[in-house]
Amino acid sequence: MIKTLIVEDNFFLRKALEEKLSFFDDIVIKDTAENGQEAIEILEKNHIVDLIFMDIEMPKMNGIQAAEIIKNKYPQIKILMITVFDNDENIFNAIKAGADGYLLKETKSDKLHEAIHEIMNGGATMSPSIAQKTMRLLRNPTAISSEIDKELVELSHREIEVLEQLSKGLKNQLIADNLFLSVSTVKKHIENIFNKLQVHNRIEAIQKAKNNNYLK
Amino acid sequence: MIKTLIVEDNFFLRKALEEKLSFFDDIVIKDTAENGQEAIEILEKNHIVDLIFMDIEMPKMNGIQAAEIIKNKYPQIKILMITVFDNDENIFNAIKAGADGYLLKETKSDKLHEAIHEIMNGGATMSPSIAQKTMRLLRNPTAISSEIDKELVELSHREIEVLEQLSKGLKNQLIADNLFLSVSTVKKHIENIFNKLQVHNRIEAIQKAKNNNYLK
DNA sequence: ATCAAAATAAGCCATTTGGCTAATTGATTT
DNA sequence: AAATCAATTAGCCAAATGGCTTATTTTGAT
Repeated sequence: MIKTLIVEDNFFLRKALEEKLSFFDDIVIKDTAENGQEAIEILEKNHIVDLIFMDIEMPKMNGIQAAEIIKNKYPQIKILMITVFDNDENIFNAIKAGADGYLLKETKSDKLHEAIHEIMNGGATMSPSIAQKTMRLLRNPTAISSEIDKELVELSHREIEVLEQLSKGLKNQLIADNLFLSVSTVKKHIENIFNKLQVHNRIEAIQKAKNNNYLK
Repeated sequence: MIKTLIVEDNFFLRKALEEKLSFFDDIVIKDTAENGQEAIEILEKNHIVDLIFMDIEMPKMNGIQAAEIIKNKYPQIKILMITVFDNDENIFNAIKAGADGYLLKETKSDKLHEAIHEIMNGGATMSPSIAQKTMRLLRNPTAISSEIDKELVELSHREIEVLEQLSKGLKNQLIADNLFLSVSTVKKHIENIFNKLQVHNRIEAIQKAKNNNYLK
């Protein structure tokens, strides 16, 4: 039994999806949300969900932002984007956000069912027009810019040096040795880095640093 | 009536494909070739072909090289890669060469038929496992030609799930919550992952996993 | 039906990390 | 000259991680 969550602001489209799913007795709709914000709130209460049907254009928080947050917090949950928007920007961002599939709203009931099972088995599914665009995106490394967090404070030169070492998986003692510092200093730099990047561990720091071009 | 050409060196696989296609009276096999070179020669004599079924591994000229040449000379001809090889290298190169679809040889007859029509209508088709890899490649374009450590043991499905959570910077307790495991089990999995990847901390594990395509 | 591998879990212990406060020094700016 | 900031170091403490052992249950394959 596959437990699902529908995230769709349009009443009629939501009902249409529910209708499509009603044919299949191996799929149960645990809950529905009208926007990304609401979806996340639902998951915070109870994240026993296998797969989420996610619209893109929604008030408060769109499906791509929501997908990103959900995939970060609950990576085991599969996300299937279901939308009318098939422009490059959305496709690329949805995939980057970690979506496991991307179907157009016009997708027929049986195709949808098939897609769900493919995804639950670790595959991915795309409507043919999406697949075509995805392949084109892969061919042309069109530097579609990733969102940079403008809130972030600048890192000092020393902090970046430490961050670099951090990103290699070195432990504090070795970083200290490499940079001729005491372990205390290294720890202090790392603490400051965490504060500036607003993270709480090394892995998150590395990720955020990469996204904001402090690193690599 | 869709005019097709089969390019496949293995006799039995070629026959199997012909067999699959024989069910459909809107598809006609104009000719068959045993390698890329031969396919090109055939097209030079008569290129009234709509779609080519292209194997990858073949003597003289492989399917990817052939696809590239054919797409340059006859851009209107659709190329559907049909192969057992689903490694990143092949997928990426086939797409770069201009393939319109990428199916595994195990693909069922009706799926194949569907794919052909999608492609003729300007779409693209990929087997779910291919789609999944394509999406991953799009997310992380740098992971294409990295040094793969052939010494490494395979990770189990569960281990990859844990690794995925690890890569998000989640701590053991949260991973346990997400996967409905005890913290002990999560720790055990992580320990096993470390042993298999021959690393000693999370960051090294993530790096090695990415380089070896266990991860995103 | 049996055997092997994978998944699950607990306990132990040393080390490491993350989060604080506090203090000193040198360089730059105002 | 005073203020500011980056860099440096120390100490404290709780939490988390890494490494090992042992044991039971599930599952997959032969």
